[in-house]
Amino acid sequence: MHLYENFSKNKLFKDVEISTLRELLEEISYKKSTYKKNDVIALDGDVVVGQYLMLRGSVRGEMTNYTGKVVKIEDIEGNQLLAPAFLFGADNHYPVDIIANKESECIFIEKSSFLKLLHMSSVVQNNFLDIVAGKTQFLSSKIKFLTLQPIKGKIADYLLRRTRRSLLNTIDLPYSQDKLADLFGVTRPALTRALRELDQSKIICAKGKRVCVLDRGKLEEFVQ
Amino acid sequence: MHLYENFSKNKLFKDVEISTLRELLEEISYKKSTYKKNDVIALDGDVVVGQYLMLRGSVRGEMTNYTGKVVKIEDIEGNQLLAPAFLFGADNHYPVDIIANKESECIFIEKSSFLKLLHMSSVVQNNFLDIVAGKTQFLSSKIKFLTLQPIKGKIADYLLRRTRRSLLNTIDLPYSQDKLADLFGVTRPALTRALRELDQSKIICAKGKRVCVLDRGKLEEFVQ
DNA sequence: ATTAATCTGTAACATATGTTACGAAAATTG
DNA sequence: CAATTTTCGTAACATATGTTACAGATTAAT
Repeated sequence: MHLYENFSKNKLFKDVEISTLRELLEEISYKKSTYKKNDVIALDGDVVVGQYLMLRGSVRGEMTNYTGKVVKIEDIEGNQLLAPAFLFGADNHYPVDIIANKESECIFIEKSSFLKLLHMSSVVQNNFLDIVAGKTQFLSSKIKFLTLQPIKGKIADYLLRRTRRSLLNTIDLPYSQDKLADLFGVTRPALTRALRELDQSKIICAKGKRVCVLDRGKLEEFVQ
Repeated sequence: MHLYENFSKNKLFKDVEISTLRELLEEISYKKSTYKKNDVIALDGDVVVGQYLMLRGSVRGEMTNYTGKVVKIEDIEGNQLLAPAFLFGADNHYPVDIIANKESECIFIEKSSFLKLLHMSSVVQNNFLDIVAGKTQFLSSKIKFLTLQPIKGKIADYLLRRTRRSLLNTIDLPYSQDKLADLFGVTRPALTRALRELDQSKIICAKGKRVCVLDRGKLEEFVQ
C-alpha cells in the first residue's frame, strides 16, 4: 500500500480524493518517523513547531506531576493528529507527554507547510476545525469525568458507555487495572477496592478483565 | 457608540477593519439579547445551533452534577465568544451552564450565518481557529489544575500566577472564598482551612480578600 | 444608622482516597 | 514446562477533603 492511501484514512483528509491528496502532498514537505513501544514522541512543555499525523500504531497522551502522579488523557489509535490544537492559539507547548504504546509511525509537517496545506484546501481546513473542536469537546467531558464524580461513578460511567450498544452486558477491559487507574486519575488499590465493593453488592460481576453488569439501574445511580 | 464598534473589539474580528466588518455584517443576520444578573444563557446539554458573541458584561461557565457540586470552569468577560468549539465537531451540546454574572449583552448568530461569515473572511476564519485552539489549551491546563494538585497546590498556583508580573506580592482576591472554592472544585470550609494553614505557616498572609505572598519559594513547593 | 444579607473562621466528625506492603494468581517469556 | 514478570486482591493505616453547623465579621440595602 502506498503512503498516500495511508494518509487518506486520516481524519484530516476526510472527503479528499486520493488524486487531490497527491497533489496537495506534492506541494509540501514532511518527514516520516517510526517509534518503538514506550518511545517518547513529545514531552509536556516542548514547543510545538509542527503537526504530527499518525499513520499507524497507538500512542497515549498523559499528564504527570513532580510526585509521579499520572493522569492518562487518552489513547490515540490509528489515523489521527497528535495535539492538533497546539499549533495555533497562544500557547504552543505540548500539554502532555506523548508516548508510543506500540510500534507506531508518524508524519511530521512543519508549521509553515501545514499552513500551506490548510490554505490549499478548504475541505482540509474544515476537517481540521472539526478535529480541533472535537478535541475541545473531548476535554470538556474529560473534566466532568475527572472532577465531578468519585471512583465508583467513574467505573459506572465507563462500564455503562461500553455496554450501551452491545446486547451483552459483559465486556473485557482493554486495560489492566493499573492503566485504568491512570485513566481515572486514582491509585490502583483504590480502583480494585471499588470494583470489589461493586462486585460484592452484586451490581457488577468482575473477575479479572471480564466484567459483567448485573444491575444497570443501580450502576446508573453512581454516575453523576 | 455604534454596534459595529462594539463588535470590532471582539477577538473574532481581530485585524478586521471596521469598514470590512460592516460589509460582513450586512450579509448575515443576527439578533441581540440582554441578560440580567443570574439569567441563564444556555444550559448544559442544550443543543448548540449558533454562536453567541458577547458584547459587554460578564458570564460564567460552570459544571454541576446531580448532587449540586459545582465546578466553575471560567469567567468570560467582555468581547468574547461563548462555547466557540461546540458549533462544530461531533457533539453539538453545551458542556456547561452559561450564566450571567451581571447585566450582559450578546449577539446570537445562527450556524448557517456564522458559516457564511467564516467563508467570507479568511481573517475571521483564522481568528476563529485561534479562539477554538485557545479554548483547548485552556481546558488542558484546567485539567492539570483540577486533577493534579491538592488544595494548597491550587492556592499556590493561583497566587503565584497573579503576583508574577506585579512588583507587589499582595493581591486582592477578585472573588469571595465561596466562588474561589467553586473555581478550585472544593468546598468553602476546606479552602478556608488551607488558607489559614498557609497563613499560620507564614507562607502567605491572608486577611479577608487581601492576600500577601510572604515566602515565594515555599509556596512554589506546593505547585505540582 | 439600622437591618439584613453575605462572608469568614472555626470545629467535630464522616468519608473517600492515598500509601505501603505482601502474597496469590495470572500472564508472559525462555 | 519452568522461570520470571506482571497483575490482582487485600489489609492496616495515613491523609485530604467533605459535611454540617454556628458565631462573629464584614458588606450591602433600606
